[in-house]
Amino acid sequence: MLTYTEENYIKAIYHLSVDNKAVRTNAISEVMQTKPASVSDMLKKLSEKSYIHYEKYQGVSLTKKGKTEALQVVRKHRLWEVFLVEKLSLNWDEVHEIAEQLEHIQSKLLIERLDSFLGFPTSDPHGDPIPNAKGEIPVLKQIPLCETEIGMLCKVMGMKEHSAAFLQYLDKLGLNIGVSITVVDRIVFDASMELKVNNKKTTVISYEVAKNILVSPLN
Amino acid sequence: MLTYTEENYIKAIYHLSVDNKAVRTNAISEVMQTKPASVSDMLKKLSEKSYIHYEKYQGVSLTKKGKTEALQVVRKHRLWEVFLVEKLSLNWDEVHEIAEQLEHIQSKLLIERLDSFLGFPTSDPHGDPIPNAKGEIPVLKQIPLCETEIGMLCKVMGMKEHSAAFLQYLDKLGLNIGVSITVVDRIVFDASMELKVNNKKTTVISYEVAKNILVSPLN
DNA sequence: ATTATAAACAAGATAAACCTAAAAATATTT
DNA sequence: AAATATTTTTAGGTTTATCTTGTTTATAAT
Repeated sequence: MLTYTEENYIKAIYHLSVDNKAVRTNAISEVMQTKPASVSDMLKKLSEKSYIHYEKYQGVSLTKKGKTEALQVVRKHRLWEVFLVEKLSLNWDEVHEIAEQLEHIQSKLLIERLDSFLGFPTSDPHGDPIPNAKGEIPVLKQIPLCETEIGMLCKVMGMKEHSAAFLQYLDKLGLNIGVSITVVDRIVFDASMELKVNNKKTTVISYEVAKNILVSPLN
Repeated sequence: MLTYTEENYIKAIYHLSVDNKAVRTNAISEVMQTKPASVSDMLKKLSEKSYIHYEKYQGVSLTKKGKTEALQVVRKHRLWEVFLVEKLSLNWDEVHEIAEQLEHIQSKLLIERLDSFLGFPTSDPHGDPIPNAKGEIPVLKQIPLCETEIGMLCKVMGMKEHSAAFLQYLDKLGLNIGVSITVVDRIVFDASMELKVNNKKTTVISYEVAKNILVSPLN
């Protein structure tokens, strides 16, 4: 069984493994806010427990076992974020820290039930995909709102920008996650967009804003 | 700030402080599954941080500060238990271990919102009172079902007995927490009781069973 | 007063996660 | 290719938290 910190290392390695390239020690040390020497220590430990492939000086990658672990932590993190935002009405910028703690709670049953309680969500409040119980990552057909066509009906899945100012602005417009949007018009002059939110309120947003809203086309 | 283990010690001391009597080192060591010498160590530490009153060889009691901490942990534990049972449909015998982990999550905001999400419950699935945010313990007017009068309307608050067999039996009868009960009749012969559950199904239960169901009279 | 029990102390073990400083391997520049 | 720079590892600690055994001291019971 992994310790709290080991889980965080594995998670960090997972997030740093973008394009199959081995993850460097320094990169990990930066994310984990420790010295590279400490990372080396931990890598040796994780390698002995066979969570990672480790060749000295060559960086590391997750083993199958390690990836499974990482995906479970990510899954838990994102499910809890959904819970915090959708059920407890916390703001997106408040949930990360709490989810960092909750992701380490050990109970398979708990997570199964939480998943079901939340309606088996496929993405978290930031628009990131939630791995399923088997560790499979759903392919989300999300696009930035600015890339939609006129007349399109879609659902808000998440945001690219997470600053408080941006989120508060969206809140004022009623552009929250799960809300449905119809693209009414596009103003050619400045590429701003006219939207119908939840089939009711009509709003205009700038191209810059539309670029940062992730939507999923409905049918 | 308290560590995970310190919180557990404080909680243990709280639970052992039944009648204002000082809690003895050996009692704590038994609950915490450690040697008395380890307890002495911890007591010294907790005393220095002024969470407990500690006179050598005289046992300990919580200071105001310590009691506040303990009550917060208890509050969190019980709120999470309500969540697990009522929202995630876990069984009572499955929730304790999970709540033992969840009670250590640090976030005031989270607990406030959880409390509100659950409708500010005053007791947990076992019938134990939930301290409020200020650490005040609500006085529950709970009585065993066997002490009710004919015609009384009441609500199931918790159980005294927590064995799987008992809980499964109650489940079959629909006698779950939150359910309303009308006392239809009492059979004098064996003191068994006839009940109407949720104003629908009528059931008969033995005196022994009624003794282990805690109810709160409605008006 | 003697004995038994309980608790405390002393000294140290263990484990997890760090650190600094120096050495070694790899990468980059000339 | 050699020299230099960068990255990573190793070696040898430190810190913190918690627990242990063995011994001594205090309190309680006979």
